[in-house]
Amino acid sequence: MINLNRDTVVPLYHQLSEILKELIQSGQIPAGTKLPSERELMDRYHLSRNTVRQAIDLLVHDGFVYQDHGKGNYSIGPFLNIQYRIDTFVEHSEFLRRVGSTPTYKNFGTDEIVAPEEVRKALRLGENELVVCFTKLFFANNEPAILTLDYLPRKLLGDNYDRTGSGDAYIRLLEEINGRMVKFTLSDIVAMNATQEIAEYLNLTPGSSILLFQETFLDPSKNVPLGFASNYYHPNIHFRILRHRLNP
Amino acid sequence: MINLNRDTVVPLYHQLSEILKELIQSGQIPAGTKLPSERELMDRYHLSRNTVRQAIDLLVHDGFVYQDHGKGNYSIGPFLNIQYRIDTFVEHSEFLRRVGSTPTYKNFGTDEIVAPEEVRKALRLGENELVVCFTKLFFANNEPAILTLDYLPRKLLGDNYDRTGSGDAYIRLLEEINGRMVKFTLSDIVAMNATQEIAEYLNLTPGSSILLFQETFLDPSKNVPLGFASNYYHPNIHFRILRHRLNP
DNA sequence: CAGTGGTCTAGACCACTGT
DNA sequence: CAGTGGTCTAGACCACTGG
Repeated sequence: MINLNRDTVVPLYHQLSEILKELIQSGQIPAGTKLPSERELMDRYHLSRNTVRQAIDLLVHDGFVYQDHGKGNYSIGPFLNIQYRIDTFVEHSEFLRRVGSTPTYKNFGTDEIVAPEEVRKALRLGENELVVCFTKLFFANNEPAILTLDYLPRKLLGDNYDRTGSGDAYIRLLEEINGRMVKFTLSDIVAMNATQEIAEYLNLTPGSSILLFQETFLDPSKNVPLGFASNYYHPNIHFRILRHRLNP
Repeated sequence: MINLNRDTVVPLYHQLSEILKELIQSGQIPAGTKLPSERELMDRYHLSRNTVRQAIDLLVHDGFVYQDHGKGNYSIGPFLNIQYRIDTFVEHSEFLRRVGSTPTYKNFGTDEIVAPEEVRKALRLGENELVVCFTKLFFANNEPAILTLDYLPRKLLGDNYDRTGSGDAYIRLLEEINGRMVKFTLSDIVAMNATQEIAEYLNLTPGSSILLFQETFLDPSKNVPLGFASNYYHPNIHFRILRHRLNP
């Protein structure tokens, strides 16, 4: 059994949830099986009840565990594919890390173009305004995972801007340029058939179905668009969301 | 200022989160404004820090508040009214009405089959358990819009169940059978190439890309799966979601 | 430096489930 | 009844932010 490391900055509840998640993902706690009780986990890992519950909360939130009052905490079972909750977002590299892979990325150049219509509308640009488009491909364990086209109005950039798009994190570039936090994206979710070009990037057959997120990055007030990106996801990345019912 | 009621079964953290949420929704804590600090809320409502944090956690999770380490908890502001928002759901007919069309629907029969794997896992059924599958097609202005396969465990239905799946609303059928409200769905979002059969239903070319929502219907505790459905959306139906950023 | 959120402990009592 | 998760308290120390 893996033990906790108390000499690291990683919180104990996070470590415990990773241990339990691994037991679920590896099939050692199959779907429908009861987890050790919270008091048992307290004793076994020398943690307080609250810390154990923080760990379980993470697993519940991520869909690995469900709780039954008076009975116990139960495994929902392993996720077969990469999954992620889409009501939140993080940087692409962090995203790939969170779904359990090692992220890398590669730049595929920088273009100055007239803003495509969806970009122009999202960023409230004028007709024929120029934008800079950074093309990057993110890999998970060296397999292509996400193709991103990040757009920025040309006028916001100086004459000798960083042609690499400031490394892997478009969000941080946005924050640097605009001087405000990026707290939200408004994302349109589209299913599309991979074009020849996209299929080559993602190592797919042209025509196969992929998810495209067209994301408008917003400041904390949700009123000011700061940036726009098109993200093309490899089909083995799955998305999940908890939806709540509106009253009729 | 509203106060807490300590003589009710409603948890204190839930009451506090409702109070704060109302202050945000009504504009009394506008977007970007700092909330009272956690210690201030402790004093004002005579609560422990953990209870205050439980309340804030709810607001963070629901997208009303973001947290900044060392600075404070900030209001994100009231929710905008965005059409097609996928973090909420309504019945299909109501959905089509809300996007501005006239909904109709047609039943395409009822099958008793062994539960497919995704259904079995979602509903926590045993191997080879039978489910009943209701196939329906929803039209928007007489154009095919959503193909739905609604599943129910065979054992929950009597011998002479309604072969029509109780009209257009699978949710209401679920509520009738289980005796509990359907408040949530956990939805997997998948891009897929339309099969020959699906293409015929939706009047598409086979192979064209469509969105599939695989939905597990949950009771209010989010712990009990009540039903499962696969919804295939015609490409002219678009989805949008507001995502908030997680702290790294 | 004081004030903030982030983490953690060691208790307590309750409501719910099964025997 | 004993065992479970659900809620709550009253502390503590840490890391981060800003003046």
